[in-house]
Amino acid sequence: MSGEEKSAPSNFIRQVIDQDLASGRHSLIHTRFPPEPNGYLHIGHAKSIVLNFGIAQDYRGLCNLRFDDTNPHKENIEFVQSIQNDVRWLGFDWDDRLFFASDYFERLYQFAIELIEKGKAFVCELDNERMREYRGTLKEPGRNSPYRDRSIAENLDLFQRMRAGEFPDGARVLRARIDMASPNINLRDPVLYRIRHGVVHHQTGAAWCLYPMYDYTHPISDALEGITHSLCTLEFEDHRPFYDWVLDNISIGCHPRQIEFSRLNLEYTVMSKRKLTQLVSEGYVQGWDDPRMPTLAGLRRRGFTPGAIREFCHRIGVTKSDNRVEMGVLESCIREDLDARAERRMAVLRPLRVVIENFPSDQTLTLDLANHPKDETLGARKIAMGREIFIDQADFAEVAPNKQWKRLVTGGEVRLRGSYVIKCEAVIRNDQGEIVELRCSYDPATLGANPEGRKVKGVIHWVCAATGVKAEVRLYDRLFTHPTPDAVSGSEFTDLINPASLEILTDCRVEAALADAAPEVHYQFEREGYFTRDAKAPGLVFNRTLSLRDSWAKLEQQSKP
RNA sequence: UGGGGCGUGGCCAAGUGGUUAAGGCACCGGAUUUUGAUUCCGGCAUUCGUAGGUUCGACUCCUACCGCCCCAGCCA
Repeated sequence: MSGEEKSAPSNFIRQVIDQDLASGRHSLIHTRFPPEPNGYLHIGHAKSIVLNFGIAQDYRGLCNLRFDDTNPHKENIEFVQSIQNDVRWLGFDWDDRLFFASDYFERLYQFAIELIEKGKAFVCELDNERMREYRGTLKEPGRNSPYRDRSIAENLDLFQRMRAGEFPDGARVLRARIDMASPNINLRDPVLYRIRHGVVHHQTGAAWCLYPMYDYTHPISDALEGITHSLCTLEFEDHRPFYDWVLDNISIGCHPRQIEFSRLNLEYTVMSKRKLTQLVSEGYVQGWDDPRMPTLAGLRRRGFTPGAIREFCHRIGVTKSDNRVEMGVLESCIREDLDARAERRMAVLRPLRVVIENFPSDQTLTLDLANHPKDETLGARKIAMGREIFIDQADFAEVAPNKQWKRLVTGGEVRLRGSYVIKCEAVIRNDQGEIVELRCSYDPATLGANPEGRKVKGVIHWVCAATGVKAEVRLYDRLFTHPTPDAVSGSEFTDLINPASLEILTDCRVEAALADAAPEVHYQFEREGYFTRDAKAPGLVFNRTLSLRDSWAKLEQQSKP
């Protein structure tokens, strides 16, 4: 990680930690990032990763990576691997502290026995539907299960037999014995264990047919690892009394403090794992690492950098208020990072052939172009120029559409970036009347010098026709057409997918230096945006990370209606 | 009158009884520019959900009201 990176700003959680340090309650801060391996990590997880690992870094403490793998039904090994990749890519390291909640299954079981022995847990035979009835509603208290007052001996026996596999799925659960009249539904004798036969757990195989619930597993896992501050999202706030209840009722010498913060919501995308899974499984995108996805794998393939994502997490802050962050914040982070680091190249996305008539047909010129306008340490490269070149169709108009236009027009002049000033002498059309070629002349006195007696304001990019290379370019736009696709009444979020979220350009020309570009190397294609070579596609394919800021497009947009 | 949270500019977000109410993004000018990029300079909340109250003094304390979010999985 770069040493000059701005440090994370403070927030209310860091203030709590400061107090706990000042009061002597703790001397070493220990956090954890506890994903469930049931999907790929997304940018909302990045907020939590940066928070947890960032705190450990800044306070010289520790942060564990722990998989919350208590529901083998939804989890798999592909996800445990992708999660580790993504956390590392983001720039964090857990040393030897990789844990699984399933590491603790035996101890969890023993703690459950302790609860039973203390009369704090019981085996319940109510089926799903019955249990819901007995739970009551938000406004009405629940009723005690008829199995609630079984003897300790009977509970012990039954629980042991549950583990031994004597009962089918759903026939028995172990429940905490707290208070069916609690106004907090999470305290109405919550389920601790359920029976799941026939699933192979990615870590424990077929060793168990009994699986603990998250609410029971999490506080114990935290305590076993000596976590001091257990940071989670707001929806677990109601669960905190149970988190504390568990640790107060078993023999464990550690009681981490749970602190809740609000999840990240980003405009024009969705963040729920259920919805992301649906986008993948129903083929709306091409996989978890589709460059349009808000997953870390997708952002990576799109060309986002770990540093930009970390910076984004710093900028959005950590609070308890509901939020929906504008895409502009993320875009600003990546532009700032890439502007400083990306080498410049030229690429013509929609080519228009230009023949420079007074340029000798047998001659090729070699030009030197700086790789970066401000950072000379990035060096320079050679570019060939011949009699025929390509420019972008958008850089030519027969007549200027308005007085601000500074690109090429018939009879007008522009500067070719790093090269000469050319003048458009004639337009060649095909049978359909479409412009297919421009005939131009160049002014030999304008290489590295301004022309005599006139001003040429426009500068356009170009690629040499003889030496340029053909490439495919994929332009990405927001995945949804609505800023809150998951909150539009009357619409399913999949109805709001942007049909133009991917545009594939197959006839682009890029300068020769780009022919062997490596994936994950970031380039700025001058006047277009930031691009990186796709890591998966065969052939020369570039993904547009994002465009440059475009005040011209804004101006055009404004002058339209 | 079920419980738990949250309300500071378009979007995030500092602020913890005495500050001209930080900062970032966005936006609007203007300068520089062989990228309509970058950079630079300037502008952008007489007011903190609303209404009362306490106080010499309130975004910060109290009361009431309004709005929004979460909870009734053998999911996490």
